[in-house]
Amino acid sequence: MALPEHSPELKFAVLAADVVLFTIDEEILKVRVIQVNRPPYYDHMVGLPGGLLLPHENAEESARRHLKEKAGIQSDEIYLEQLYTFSKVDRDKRGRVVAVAYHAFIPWEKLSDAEKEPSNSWWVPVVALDNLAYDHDEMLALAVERLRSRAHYTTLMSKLMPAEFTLTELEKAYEVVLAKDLDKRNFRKKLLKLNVLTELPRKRTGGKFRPAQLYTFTSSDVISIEVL
Amino acid sequence: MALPEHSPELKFAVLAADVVLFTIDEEILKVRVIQVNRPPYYDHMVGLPGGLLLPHENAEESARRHLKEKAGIQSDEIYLEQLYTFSKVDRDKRGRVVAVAYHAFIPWEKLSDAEKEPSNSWWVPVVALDNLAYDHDEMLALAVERLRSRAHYTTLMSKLMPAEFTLTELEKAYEVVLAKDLDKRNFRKKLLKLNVLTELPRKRTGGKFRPAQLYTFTSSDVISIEVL
DNA sequence: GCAAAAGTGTTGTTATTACACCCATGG
DNA sequence: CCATGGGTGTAATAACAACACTTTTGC
Repeated sequence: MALPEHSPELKFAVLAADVVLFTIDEEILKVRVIQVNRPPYYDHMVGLPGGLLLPHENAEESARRHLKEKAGIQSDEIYLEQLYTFSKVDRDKRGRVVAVAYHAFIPWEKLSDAEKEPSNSWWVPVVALDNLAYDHDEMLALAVERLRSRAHYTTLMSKLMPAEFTLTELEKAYEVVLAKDLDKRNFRKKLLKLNVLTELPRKRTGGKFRPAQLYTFTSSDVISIEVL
Repeated sequence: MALPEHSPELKFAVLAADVVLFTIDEEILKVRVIQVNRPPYYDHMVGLPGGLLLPHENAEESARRHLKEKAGIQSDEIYLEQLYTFSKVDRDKRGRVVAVAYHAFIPWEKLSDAEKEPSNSWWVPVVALDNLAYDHDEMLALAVERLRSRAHYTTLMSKLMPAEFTLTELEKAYEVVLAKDLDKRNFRKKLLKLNVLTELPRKRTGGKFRPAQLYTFTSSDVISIEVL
């Protein structure tokens, strides 16, 4: 593969990294979007954060940098998974751009105040998004689909949860992502049997009602749940 | 995302498409490999088929072209799925190459005689492969893992089967891919209940023994099997 | 003592596993 | 008639779905 020397005419494309960054706030699945003020989208166009790779960067590093520079997300604790590479010839009207798309996850509780407040970039409920710039509608749809699918058979949800949470909070997060109600008793039985949660020696107090047992994910890795 | 004008210095990388093409022959999972005679691998190095994108191609088109040109696989019936994009800065010693990897599938029966016989390119059992050029060991490992995983919850195996097959043949194919024995009765019960197979009005005769019922996959699409 | 969320078990149904024998055919 | 692969059923176990009441707390 690849020619011995890369003749300039083979460097016809630029590489970009785009990110679909998810969080859950107020029991709503939200995505970070930015203003796109570039040809052919002058103003009032909304898109996903992303941008070109620099020569010393790999795609994931570039995705992280653009999250910081364009989406104002300074946290280094963003969890990223590669989603898909979009290489259609005319996906960007301005020239050939091949985009490596990532989906990314951050618990709302880990965001700074500045990262929660809107500025050049802001959080929007997934259901409220369409008519994004470029092919970002397609990216978003793929990201949501992949998130749902991976929520079923991995512990990816751990990347949307704070360090400590109650089972009810975890259930609500699953319900938000899967967009359907779950049965409280069956949910608890199943999650506890999976052996991925550790019971903490404390409860969430200060609420008006009965204190709830706190849990944490035992491993910080996203692991596959054995289905077969 | 992306600058209004793509300055030449941002076109620092070339794009490649690499393919892990699988087939099953003699109850062995095999992959198509080629000779790599490029710096720094002069001769005797084996790698996966692939190569650079041309300006008018998207990544999948390029993958198909390189399969034809370098791997001698003329068939247009190759089924391709995007696997992963490798963008590490130094993955190719000769310069910056970002590779979009695909895994691909073709039933042995659909190959022409020329495509079965070795020439510049040939079929090798997966288990016999290591020390491939570039980062192709990693690509292959990822492709095998993805194939196994998708064999569990999709009908991807249909892309490794001929148009008509017996249940024993299908079971053997699963056993080869999953690298474990399956129970004949349970396998049949499960697959028939999934409702993805159509019983054909004929049997495989000409064998020495009792003729076996022939089936086909009802849909040519690879569909997800409902697990949850 | 009441409002609200936390927590807990049982039952019916469905899927999964393990396992062994008869059938149809060609030679 | 025999060798070989084709084809089938049952019972025990495990997973899943549906469903309602008691407990603990703050006020």
